[in-house]
Amino acid sequence: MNVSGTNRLKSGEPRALGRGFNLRVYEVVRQIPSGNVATYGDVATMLGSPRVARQVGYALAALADPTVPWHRVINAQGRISHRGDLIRAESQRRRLEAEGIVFDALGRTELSNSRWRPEGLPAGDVTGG
DNA sequence: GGCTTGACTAATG
DNA sequence: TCATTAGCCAAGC
Repeated sequence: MNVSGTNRLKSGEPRALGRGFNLRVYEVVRQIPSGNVATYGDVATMLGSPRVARQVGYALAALADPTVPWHRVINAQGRISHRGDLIRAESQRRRLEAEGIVFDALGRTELSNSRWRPEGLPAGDVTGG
């Protein structure tokens, strides 16, 4: 059937926070400077495990802190993930555009131009610069 | 302790 | 470019 559940969270509200991992995610995301974006994998890597990219997105989904620039986190395809909530994607895109991020007609952005590359990440492409 | 869910990623057709 | 498949990990009940 469909692995992408549609009405799994019957509660309607995000799962409670207060866990270590989630807090770690927020700390990393808050380090993303304005005008830059990072992928879930990047944030996960900062946490020490690039495998937890899912948890990164999941943590942001349950985010309840306006001080966290969750909108600066997008997927590796340079696209915004909304998982059904267009409102969320719209708001995210608006915020990014306000910071200088440019989106393509397909709703994608050039990570190579605005991707956040902290000293922690093993940056590989620095051609052009 | 085990099962289910999930804002992901990479590879393939 | 989109859809499908497989993998990894954490949170919640």
